[in-house]
Amino acid sequence: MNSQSEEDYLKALYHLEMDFDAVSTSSIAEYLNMKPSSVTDMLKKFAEKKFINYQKYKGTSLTKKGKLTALSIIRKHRLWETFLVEKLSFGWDQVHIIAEQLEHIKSEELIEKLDNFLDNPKYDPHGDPIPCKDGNIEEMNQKLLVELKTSQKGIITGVKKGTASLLNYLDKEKVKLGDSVKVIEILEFDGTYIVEINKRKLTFSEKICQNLLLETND
Amino acid sequence: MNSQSEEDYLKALYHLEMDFDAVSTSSIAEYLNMKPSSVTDMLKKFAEKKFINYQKYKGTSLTKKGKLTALSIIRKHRLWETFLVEKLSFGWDQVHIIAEQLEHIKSEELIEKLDNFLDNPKYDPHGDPIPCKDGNIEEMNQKLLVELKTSQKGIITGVKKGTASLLNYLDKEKVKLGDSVKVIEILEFDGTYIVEINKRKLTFSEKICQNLLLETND
DNA sequence: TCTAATTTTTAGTTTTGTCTAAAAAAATAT
DNA sequence: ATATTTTTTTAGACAAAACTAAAAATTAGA
Ligand SMILES: [Mn+2]
Ligand SMILES: [Mn+2]
Ligand SMILES: [Mn+2]
Ligand SMILES: [Mn+2]
Repeated sequence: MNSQSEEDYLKALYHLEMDFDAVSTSSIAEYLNMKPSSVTDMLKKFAEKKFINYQKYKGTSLTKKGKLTALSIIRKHRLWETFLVEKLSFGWDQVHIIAEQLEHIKSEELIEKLDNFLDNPKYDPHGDPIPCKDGNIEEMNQKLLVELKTSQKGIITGVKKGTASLLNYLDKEKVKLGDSVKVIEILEFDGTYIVEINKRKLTFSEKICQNLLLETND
Repeated sequence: MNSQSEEDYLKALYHLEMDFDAVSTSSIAEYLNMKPSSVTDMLKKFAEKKFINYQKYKGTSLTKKGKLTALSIIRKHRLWETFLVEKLSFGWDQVHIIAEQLEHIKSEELIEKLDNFLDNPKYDPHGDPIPCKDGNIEEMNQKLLVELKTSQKGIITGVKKGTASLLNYLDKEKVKLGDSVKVIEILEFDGTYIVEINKRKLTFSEKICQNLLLETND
């Protein structure tokens, strides 16, 4: 049985592996707000448990076993987030912290019943795909808003870093997943985007555009 | 913020205080499957935190603060149990172990929303009263089946020790909370009860009768 | 290429929560 | 009333998961 801490490390490894290819000790430490020396200790333990391929001073990568274990925790996290939003009417900006705890509850049956109760959702409240029981996960074909040029269109399908403050801001501006976006203008000076969403013109800073994920038809 | 372990100790103290008046170190140890020396350590910590009145070698009792903290965990436990039975269709014999974990999730808002989602239930699946937010809890007026004499009647409102094997057995015999019971005969030899429930005659061992709680009209 | 800076690992410490074994106190029995 | 048994506490050890400081390896710069 893996500890809470081990499970959080596994998720971190998985997420970091998505973005960068080889995962460094310091990147894990930064992600988890820990010191690199603590990470090294855990990496040794993970090597023992065959969760990672590890050689001193080289980076790490998850083994098949490690990846599957990580995906099962991510599955729980995203199902709980969905429960909190769909059934308990939490805002999408509130659920991550709570799911961070709920994901560690040990019970296969619980998660299968929860999945059922929620009608086997495909995506979590942030647009992220929910892995299925066997570890399969949809690869999404998304672009960042910042990659679009003037007059291009897309549909918002996710947020990259779902920080509460960003989610909150999107709520305030009534922007949600599924909304269509058209780029009206891109300011040369600071990369600000003027976009049209639901027939309203909105202004997004470059930083926001680096965090909005869209599905485009190209 | 109290640890998972501390929370389990507090609940143990609360439950033991219900049955016996002064709680001994060894009874806590037995209840939690720990060694008395470990309990002593925690009692010292609890004295520091003002959760208990503690004097070396004398027993312990919860302070107001300790009791309120215990009740808030019991509230969470019983609400989660209700959720698991009512919404996820778990059996009443399966939910205790899972709620033992869920009760430690930290979020005031979560538990209030859960309470709401469940329509503010008064009792958990085992018939135990759910404390309200402010720590108020209904005192139930119940008798054990073993206290009834021949021809007396009652309604099943709870189980004393809700061991899975007992709950399971009651399921098998189609006995549930709310059922009316009439004592037909008590065998002198071993204290076995012959009772009538839903027009069926059932035979309960003395041990079972020591665990069935009834509401009677006396 | 060789030195300097950065990253990673090692060594040793801390806290929490458990344990065993031994000492001390309290309860029980003769 | 005293001796024996039982309960409780103390003392010391251990594992997990974090830390700091120092050493070692790698990477980058001149
Ligand atoms: Mn977590
Ligand atoms: Mn999410
Ligand atoms: Mn618990
Ligand atoms: Mn219960």
